[in-house]
Amino acid sequence: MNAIKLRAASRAAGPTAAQADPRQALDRIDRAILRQLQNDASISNVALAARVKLSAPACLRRVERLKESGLIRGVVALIDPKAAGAGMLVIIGVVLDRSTPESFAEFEKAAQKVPGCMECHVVTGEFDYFMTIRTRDSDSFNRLHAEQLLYLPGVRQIRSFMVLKEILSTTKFPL
Amino acid sequence: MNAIKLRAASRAAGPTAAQADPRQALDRIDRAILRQLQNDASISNVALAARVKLSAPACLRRVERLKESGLIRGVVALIDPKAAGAGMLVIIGVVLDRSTPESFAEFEKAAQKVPGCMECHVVTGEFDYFMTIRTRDSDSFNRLHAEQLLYLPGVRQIRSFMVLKEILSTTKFPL
DNA sequence: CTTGAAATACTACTACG
DNA sequence: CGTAGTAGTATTTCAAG
Repeated sequence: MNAIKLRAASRAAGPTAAQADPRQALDRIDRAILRQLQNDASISNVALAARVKLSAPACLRRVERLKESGLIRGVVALIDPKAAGAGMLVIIGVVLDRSTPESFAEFEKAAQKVPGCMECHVVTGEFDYFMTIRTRDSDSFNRLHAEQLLYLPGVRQIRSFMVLKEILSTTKFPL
Repeated sequence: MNAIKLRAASRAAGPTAAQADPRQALDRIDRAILRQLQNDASISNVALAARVKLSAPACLRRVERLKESGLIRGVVALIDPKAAGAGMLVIIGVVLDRSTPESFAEFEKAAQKVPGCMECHVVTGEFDYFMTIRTRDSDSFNRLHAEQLLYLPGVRQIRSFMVLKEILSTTKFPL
């Protein structure tokens, strides 16, 4: 009951001069494999092969190719945040003082080091950045807010949206 | 085939006065396992056991227990959005018409069905909900916006923040 | 209650057709 | 892509701290 393994083989140039397209021609079976692995990657390769109606070696070859190509970025365990003591989620909108490349670069470098920071994105609109941060409770968030967020470089304003209820949080999207 | 047996977690009074904390007494080895599996869950159990300095069966039992307890919610493959044709990310703030339980429930039910919706959360502040949506490009987002988002039940206002650059996006947090 | 060692069953993996 | 064979692993059983 273990995840599918990858023997990092070196088969750079494909058999038939693969396309320059980053996503290389996903057929129906590849998509079925990806859908399954997005839901549960802990199934054995033989079970996966049966599900997509393929022989085990052929299935394994496809999975390896999908990992090699970078389409599968990795296989990871998802931890329940609450059970792990990070049950609070906060979404933060950030406005910087100045809109210079240096200012952005400096902020981004520091933002990634904020403990519990799950996401950080440059956005259009009234904010420069949106960040999502996981922390234990409101006390620990207040501490984080006072000791770290307010001292992020070049920050003019921080607006916090505390998450009251997580309706949906998924890592998989339609293929 | 691999029927995992559950030893009903009746180990309240652990070895050294465990915390009453809902996260049940993760010792150093459990945390090491979780840290590893958050980074890469595709390694074999023997490799994991060696890394945490445990025998293979003992390690496997711990992993099973962590899955049973729900602390490991699942093991999944992470797909590269861009390579899979969902390279655009949009964060959406939603304000509802009325703040009634029915209104919230109806919206939540519909929001989860929006294709590409990755996250949806109730938040404090000037919005009722934040959603993040993955889609192919601005065209497909405009279509989604015009055909689905504007018709979500009970919506008064939708404000879209398009993500220009993804600085950080992770599924793992410190333990 | 947990660990570790040995034995079995299954799987990944590597040929080759 | 599929079949067959080998090597390695997961998984159970059992004994012991």
